Amino acid sequence: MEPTTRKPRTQLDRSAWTRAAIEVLAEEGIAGLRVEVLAKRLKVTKGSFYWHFQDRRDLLVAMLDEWKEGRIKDIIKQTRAVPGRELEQIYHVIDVYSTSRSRRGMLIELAVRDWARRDPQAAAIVAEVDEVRLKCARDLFLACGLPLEEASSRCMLLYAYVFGISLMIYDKFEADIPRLKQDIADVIARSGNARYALASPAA
Amino acid sequence: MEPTTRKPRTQLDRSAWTRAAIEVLAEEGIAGLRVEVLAKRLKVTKGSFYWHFQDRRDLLVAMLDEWKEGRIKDIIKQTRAVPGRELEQIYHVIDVYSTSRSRRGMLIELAVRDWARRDPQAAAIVAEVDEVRLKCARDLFLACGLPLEEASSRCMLLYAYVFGISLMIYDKFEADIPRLKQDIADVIARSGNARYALASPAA
DNA sequence: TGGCTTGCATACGGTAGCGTATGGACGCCT
DNA sequence: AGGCGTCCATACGCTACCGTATGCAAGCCA
Repeated sequence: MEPTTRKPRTQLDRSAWTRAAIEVLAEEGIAGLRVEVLAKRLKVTKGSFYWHFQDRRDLLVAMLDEWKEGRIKDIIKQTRAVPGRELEQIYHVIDVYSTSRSRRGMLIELAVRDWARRDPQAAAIVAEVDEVRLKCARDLFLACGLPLEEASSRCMLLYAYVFGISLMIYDKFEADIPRLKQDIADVIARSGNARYALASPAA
Repeated sequence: MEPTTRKPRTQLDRSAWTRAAIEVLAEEGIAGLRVEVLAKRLKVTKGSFYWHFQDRRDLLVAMLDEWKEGRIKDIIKQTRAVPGRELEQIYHVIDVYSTSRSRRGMLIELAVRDWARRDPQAAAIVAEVDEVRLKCARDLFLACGLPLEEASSRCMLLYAYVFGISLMIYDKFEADIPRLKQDIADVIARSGNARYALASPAA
C-alpha cells in the first residue's frame, strides 16, 4: 500500500524541524534554542539537522516565516466579523488573546518579540505582523462607527493590553480576574463618543 | 587627603558588578549575561568576579534584589500625588512609562519579565513589584473617585498597556504617535462613571 | 545487482563559558 | 620588616555548542 505512510520511521522535513523549534522557542526563548538539543528532542542527531538546514540561522529564518504566516492567517480569521456584529468580534479578539486558553500561542508571541528586540530580521517580521493586526482590528472599530483616529487608538490599546497583561503577575492583587478582564474589555471596546467625565490636564 | 578617593584604580564591589550586569541584561537578555563577558566589560578578569560572588546565580539574585528595590522606590515616587491632583498624576505615570524617554528602564523591565517566565525566583520578584505597582496606581484611581473594582481594572489596564506598547512595532501603522498615545491615556485615565455607549454583548 | 540519492549517524576540531586553584601585588598594621 | 587581608590575574579542567567531514543504511532505478 502507500509507501509514504509505511516508512515514516525517521521522516523529518524542514517543517517538522521548524515546528519543533518553535516549541522550544516558547519554552526556552531564542537563546535557548540549540540545534543539538533540538535534535535530541526529535530523537535524531544534528547530522540530520545540517542536512535539512544550512546552519542555525537558516532555521531561525524558517521559524520566522512559519510564525508570520500562521499569525497572519489567524488574524484574518479572528477579525472577520458578521456585518453588524463587529463589536462582538472585538470582544472575541480580546478574549481570545487575553485568556489563558491560548497560553502556548502567547508564549511564542512573547518569545518572538523578545527575540525581535535584538534581531533586526525578527523585528521586521514582527513589524509586518503588527501592521496587519492593527489594520484588521482598526477595521472592526471603524465598522463600529468610530472615527479613524479613535479607531487607531483603540486597536493599539487593544493589542498593547493583551500583550502587556500576559507579562504581568497579578495573582496576589485581585481575586476576581474574570470580572477584571471583562471590565477592561469594556473600557477598550466601548465607544469613546461619550466625552470624558474627567478632563485631561493636558487638554 | 581622603585615601578612599585616591585609589579607586580597581575598586569594584558587588554593587558595581550588579549594576553592570543589569546593563548587560537590558542589552542581551538574561541568557546573554556571561560572567567572563561581564568581566571583560569591567576591564577585569573573572577572578575578580568569583571573589565577590559565589557563582553566577549569586549575581542573578543580587540583580533581582537591586532591581526590586529600585523599582519600588520609583513607584512610590511616581505615584505620590498632591491631594486633589491625582488624575494629573495618573497621566504622569502613563507618560513616564510609555514614552521613549525611559527606554533603558523599559528594556530592563522587559528583560526581567522575560527572565521571570523561566525562573521562579525572578517571577517572585516580579510578582512583588507588580503588586506594589498595582496597589499604588489603584490608590490614585480611588482618590479620583472610582469605586474599588473599577480602580482595579483601570490600574491593571494602565500597566498592561505601558508594557505591551513597548513590545509592539507600530512605525508603519500610524504617523502621529503622540496624538495616539494621548488618546489612549485619556481612555485609560478618564472616569468610567459615564455608562457605556455601546453595550457589551456579554452583558 | 550495482550504482545513485536520500536521510541520518559518528567523529572531529574549535570556541565560549563555568567554576576552581593558585599566585601575586598592594595596602595596612604593629 | 614581617605578616595578614583584600582584590585581582592566570592557568586549568570540564561541558555545551557550532559546523564540517565522512561513513552508512535503505530505498529507487535501470
